[in-house]
Amino acid sequence: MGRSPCCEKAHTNKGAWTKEEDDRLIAYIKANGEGCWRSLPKAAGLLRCGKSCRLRWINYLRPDLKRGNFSQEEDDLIIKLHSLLGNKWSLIAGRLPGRTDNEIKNYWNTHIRRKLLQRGIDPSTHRPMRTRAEEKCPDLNLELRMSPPRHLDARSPPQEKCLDCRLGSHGDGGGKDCR
DNA sequence: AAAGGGCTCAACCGCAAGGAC
DNA sequence: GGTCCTTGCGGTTGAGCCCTT
Repeated sequence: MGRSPCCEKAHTNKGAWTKEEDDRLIAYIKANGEGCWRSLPKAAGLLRCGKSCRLRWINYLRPDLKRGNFSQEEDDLIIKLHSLLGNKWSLIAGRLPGRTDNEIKNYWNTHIRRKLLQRGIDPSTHRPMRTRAEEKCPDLNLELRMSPPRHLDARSPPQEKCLDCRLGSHGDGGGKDCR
């Protein structure tokens, strides 16, 4: 049988949102707040599925969105966060007030990724890319451990700092550990 | 001015997580 | 504990814009 569709597709609009749809969604959320996305379209008189409404609100209509170009600081922070978190766009977005995961994901794929490649840095590993010679003769001395060697080496204590510590972004100014 | 190729970004899709029953 | 339902996330797509020829 498979999954039931998230909405009655035959009766929903798809594609770009109209001004009227935006207005309806904004008016409804202002009056009732963000709530049950599944029932929202019907209640708001929209021929959209709940997912689509949620996405439109979060990525485009929310009043606290910043929009516009990314600053150099935001740029650097995204790179830093991506090196720590990987493609966890929602977590990265959580650290950038007024930015959405979709926006950051797009910005990464269109701008930052290319910038890193131009600098010879692999965007997925954040390490210098291998040369052609290295590509041809891969290092066979592979590291086969599946997880980082935690607590095995008493000389190098495990990394248990919180993300703010690792980023050096604690608001208290001194780069203090919060452990 | 027109064509076409590249780029951007809003929106969609499928899946997984988590809560309710 | 199992199933269903809803939400949230990440990857991908495609329409429209921009730039180059």
